[in-house]
Amino acid sequence: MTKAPTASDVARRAEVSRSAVSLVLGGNAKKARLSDETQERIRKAAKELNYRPNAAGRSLVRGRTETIGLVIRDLDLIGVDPFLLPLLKGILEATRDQGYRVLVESIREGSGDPFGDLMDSGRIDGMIVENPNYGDKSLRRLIKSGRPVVVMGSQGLKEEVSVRIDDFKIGFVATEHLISLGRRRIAHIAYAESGIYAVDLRFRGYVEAMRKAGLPIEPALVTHANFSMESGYAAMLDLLGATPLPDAIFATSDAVAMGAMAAVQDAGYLIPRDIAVASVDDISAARFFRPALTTVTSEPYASGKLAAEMLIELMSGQKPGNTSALVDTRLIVRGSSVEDYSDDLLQTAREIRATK
Amino acid sequence: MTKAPTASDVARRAEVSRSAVSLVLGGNAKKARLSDETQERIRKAAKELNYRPNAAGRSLVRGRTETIGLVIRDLDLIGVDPFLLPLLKGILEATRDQGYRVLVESIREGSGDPFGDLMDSGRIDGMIVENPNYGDKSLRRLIKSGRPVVVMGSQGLKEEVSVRIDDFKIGFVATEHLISLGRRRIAHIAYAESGIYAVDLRFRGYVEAMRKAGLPIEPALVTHANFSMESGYAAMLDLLGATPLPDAIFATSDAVAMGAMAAVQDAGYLIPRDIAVASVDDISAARFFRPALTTVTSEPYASGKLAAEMLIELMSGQKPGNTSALVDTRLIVRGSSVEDYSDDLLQTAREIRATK
DNA sequence: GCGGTTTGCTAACACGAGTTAGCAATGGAA
DNA sequence: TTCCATTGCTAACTCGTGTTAGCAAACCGC
Repeated sequence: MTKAPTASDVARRAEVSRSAVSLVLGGNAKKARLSDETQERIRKAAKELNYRPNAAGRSLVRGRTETIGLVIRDLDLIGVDPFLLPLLKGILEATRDQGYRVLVESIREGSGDPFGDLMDSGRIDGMIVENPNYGDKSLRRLIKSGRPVVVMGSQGLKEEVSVRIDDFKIGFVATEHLISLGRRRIAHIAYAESGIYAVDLRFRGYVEAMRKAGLPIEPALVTHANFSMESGYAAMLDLLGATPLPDAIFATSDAVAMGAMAAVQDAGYLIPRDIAVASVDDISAARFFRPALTTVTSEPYASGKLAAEMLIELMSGQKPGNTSALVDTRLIVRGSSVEDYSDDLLQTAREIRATK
Repeated sequence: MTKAPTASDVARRAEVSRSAVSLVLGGNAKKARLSDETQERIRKAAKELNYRPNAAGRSLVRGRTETIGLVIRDLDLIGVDPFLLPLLKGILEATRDQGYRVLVESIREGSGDPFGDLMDSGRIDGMIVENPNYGDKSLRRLIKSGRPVVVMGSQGLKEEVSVRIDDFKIGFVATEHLISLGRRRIAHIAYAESGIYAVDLRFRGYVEAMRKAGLPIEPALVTHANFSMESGYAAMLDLLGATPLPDAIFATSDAVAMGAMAAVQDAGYLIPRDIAVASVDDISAARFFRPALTTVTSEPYASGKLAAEMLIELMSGQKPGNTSALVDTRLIVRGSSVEDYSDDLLQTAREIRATK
């Protein structure tokens, strides 16, 4: 349990001052006119001692921590929604390439000023906030203060820097797809926690598509779930109690849709013949359910990566070119809505095998 | 973009020394005999300025960062295996309760001493390593140095502190279950990256169960995938080329099994009639696949929580009572192996609805 | 040999906090 | 009055780093 060596230890070993060590290892040896021979001696000593500059010391004097925070609304969301995986991967990849670390935080609700606390704790230089509640006081104050924050989703503030997907379009496209298949009684499973911008927009997209097609919004066909598959199953049980039955479901996430599909099948109905299903995210399991899930990608990997890149730009001082990026979305039609779909799965599998 | 206030700012405002501020806010006012009136003044000033102690300054003098590292072998794993979600949740919950933060890192392979670099960077006080490669030089050195490391899995070192599941038993139990159903030609889909302790043990469990039943291990029935569903699909295509066909599959993770099941179904075979499937993890989707997936839980949530608790104990200086915790596992039989299974899903769903 | 430049290095300060030793003032006892 | 104890507070050190001003020696030109 030896303590980590410091720059002083290196200095002692190389028989120079501690300043010299900082200068050489910081790449400013030339400016300070240190002789090649001395530089070599310092580098050698550092390597022998396995010296690694202490982040706290460095962060103190530099005023930067080289770490960003990823704030996730709810710990329960972390536990269950696979949508977070590619998001996290995108963020980790982009930050790692730039030498940043990622601190994952969940916000405890209703406690003072959690966003400010995290931002000014001196642990991070900036943060990415995943789909926060719309109108969160603590977050809004932070954004207005001009600190480096990238919102995934939106708070509707002119000061904010955000990565959004067109959630209205998502709701509209998914619903319109179901309508185009001749479905009339289209149910919607939204999130129980309202107040999340993305979720509300998807609902509005659904409403607009229905209205455009001249279809009524039936309150009995609009229900709620949280982000878990279990809650999707439960919500579907409610919908299966409606008469007449819905002939299609638009669920607000793949996880919820998977729960709902299981409920439909357990009740003895066929997908898509009796009930067609469409949802949002394209998590990896969506292709492997049978029938495979028709879904609108929310491009979590690309979004995460983009958010991290924008944040890094922001932290470097410059306002990014566009303060609001809109990630493209795309409807992926699969067997849960169209009977005779055929996937590119076989092709993908062949490619995988080829690279083995 | 106002700068965060420091203890000096608070001191100035309260018209006291900076020391007094540290003493009061650090809870040592009594020891230093500061008058109640002064204490009040300091607390008021701190609140008015919205003062938050800087983590770097504090960590420097205290020698602790109040942050732990979670090291995940591979970024690609993060992107796709839902098994990580409950694990992450367990770790976040346990650490948050104790005032710790979590830094998520992936290790870049083959680069010097990545574990040592992270540990001695001054960013973290200890780390949890998720299923590292067996025999990793950098990690083993770190463990032997006695620093606070909890391994999920094992490196087989006497110095290590680990949270393990009985992977041999997992492999054995899953395979034995398939055998008990009368299956004889049981295939195994392992991980392509060998060298991971857990993975190798599962394979040995499989071998032992087969041996005990007097069944041969056929090389053509042992194949590999990585952690993705895609690779499970591809691996299954290989197995479907075997003659005669396997009549059961033991896959090393649910994600891989899901890919494999899709391939089986796409080829026109019925699960479990033609081919039974069992795997490991019990990710949330396992219950919602149809047929639902027979699996041995690896209890990722409990494991993560336990690992975090052990690490915190370790960081506080004391050696934990047991340096090697074994998380219990359990076979969950569902429709992918037994035709007429019935789940408690309906009951669960009713409970969810009841709490709404 | 003197003034000026260049070379090679270090002392000293700063960052923001926690902690200890000890100063000054007051109070009480002898 | 003198001595000691207590009260209320702060100066000064520490942690590990980055950076700047500047010291001493060597070198150059005349």
